[in-house]
Amino acid sequence: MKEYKSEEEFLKDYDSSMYEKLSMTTDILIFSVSDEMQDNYRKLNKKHFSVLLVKRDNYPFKDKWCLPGGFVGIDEDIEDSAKRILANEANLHDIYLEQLYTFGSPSRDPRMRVVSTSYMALIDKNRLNEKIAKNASWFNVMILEDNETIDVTLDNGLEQIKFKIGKALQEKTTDRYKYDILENDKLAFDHPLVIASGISRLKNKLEYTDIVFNMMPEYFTLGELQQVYEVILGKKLLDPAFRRMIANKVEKTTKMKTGGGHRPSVLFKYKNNKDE
Amino acid sequence: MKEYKSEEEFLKDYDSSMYEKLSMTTDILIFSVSDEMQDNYRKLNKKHFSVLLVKRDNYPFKDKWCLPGGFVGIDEDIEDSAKRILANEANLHDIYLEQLYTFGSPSRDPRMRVVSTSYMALIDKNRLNEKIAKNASWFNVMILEDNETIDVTLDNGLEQIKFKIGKALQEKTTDRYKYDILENDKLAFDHPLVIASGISRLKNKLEYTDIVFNMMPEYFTLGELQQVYEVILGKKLLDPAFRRMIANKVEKTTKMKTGGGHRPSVLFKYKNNKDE
DNA sequence: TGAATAGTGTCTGTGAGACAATATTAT
DNA sequence: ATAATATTGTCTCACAGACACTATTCA
Repeated sequence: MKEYKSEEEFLKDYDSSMYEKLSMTTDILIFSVSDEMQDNYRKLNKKHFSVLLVKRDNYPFKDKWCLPGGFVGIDEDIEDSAKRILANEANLHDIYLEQLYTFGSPSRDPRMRVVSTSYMALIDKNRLNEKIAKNASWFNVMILEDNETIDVTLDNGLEQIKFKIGKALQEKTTDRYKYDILENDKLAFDHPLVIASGISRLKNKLEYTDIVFNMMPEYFTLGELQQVYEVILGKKLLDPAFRRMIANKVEKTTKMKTGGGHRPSVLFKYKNNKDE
Repeated sequence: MKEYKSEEEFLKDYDSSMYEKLSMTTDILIFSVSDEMQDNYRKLNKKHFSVLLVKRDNYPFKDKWCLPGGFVGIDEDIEDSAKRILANEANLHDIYLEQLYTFGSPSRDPRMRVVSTSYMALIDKNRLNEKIAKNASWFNVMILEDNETIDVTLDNGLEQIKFKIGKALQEKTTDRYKYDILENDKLAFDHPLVIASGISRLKNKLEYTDIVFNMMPEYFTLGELQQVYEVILGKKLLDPAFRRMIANKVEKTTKMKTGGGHRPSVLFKYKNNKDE
């Protein structure tokens, strides 16, 4: 092996083809909570937890659904690549984006070796109306979870996608699961795993961070905020407890939301306690 | 663009050189808590939070320290690659291993584009004695943290490594930080960031998981367990509160630890509540 | 008027923080 | 005897779960 005297000299000589290289992609879970009008004028809009999927129009996995994603450029930061995809596929800029997990099984793409880093993006319901790629669609997410499996149904009004994930506790710990795809026929790649782990992360983070406000418009009622928690966590919350829990994260405004056939509701906004 | 009739046909024809490929590595934070004998026979061993580093013996970053790591093979799962490195560099098998984060800035390696996925491994103090690679060494970790910066000092008895990380709160959230290397002269690559984010993850997980028992031998006293929490969290805990907190995670054995010039201590073991 | 949501009061039990007290050993 | 750690008791306060109650609107 040749002896180098300096880093510069070494780099000049360096042959980067020494190791076999691989391809890298990013996949993005774009989550939001959508409204559905009710026929009863008194009732609040029903909320759904939603995720954006894209229908693949070529191989591999032609005609299956997958997460928005794409290859990482050779000189592109992986997070920048996620941002580029958000802009291209969903016309979204400057939104909450968080890295989730890197999936690196050698067999996850039938074409060749592809490692994929998944990201989670959150938007508020008003941005559901952004112009998305023509083969993309928002799906409502329904989850049934017990100790061993997670059953997920995705529905965009035209088509239903169901998959089932098995959870196995890992050795030496009571809290880390190893996920396994048990049933899946309409989603490409290992995307059922990506979706399941993203939902799990979001649920957890709801409880100990302010992440939810990335899914809220600037002004919102506490009822709406509570609905968002409920639809993501998949359970009802008690009003007084909920209000106590978020009390120091929001501030009252002078605006009200009226017109609902019931008592009007005060509009709140997010209070960022960064400085305290 | 050619029309394909089936996935098989498409794959047979697929040219994987369409996108420029990159190299991928894994870096592993191996954490443990070590004992240091005290001169006073009555006193408990002092505990240190430790991380394993390797001295680089060639370019780039020759003579700097870095985390154990290496390239991911073209047909190798990334987690398997981490396990291979653990076996080669530290002779460790079957230990706790968790993916942390994927660092993908294009400039993080001066040779070429390298994306690196970091892992965290935990071992108990008895495994500190495993035969490690000859250029590897255990460093005690000391952390000073305030709202804006994290000061870390690593010490292996012969050499001190200091670095400083800046924390900037991200937009739209009160809990996610963007880390920045402010000072660093002895660590290679972006490894100060990897270490800081790993420590942060470990601290958080201590509080809401059973992860700590991966750093404990089979039998331990509650005092020792408390010391491990204290040295990682960097603060003293109150005995009764601590005992209440871990009460249902441990079970008493009939063994005792004696010989300490003070009241003997009951040895406990981890109680895995998986089935409940 | 009544259905529906908004918002508050308050009781109760749990559990963490804090401090004090007791127990047991090797030198 | 004493220094050091081990272990438990208990007081208080904060807070979450639970349920009840009041407030307000519009067809």
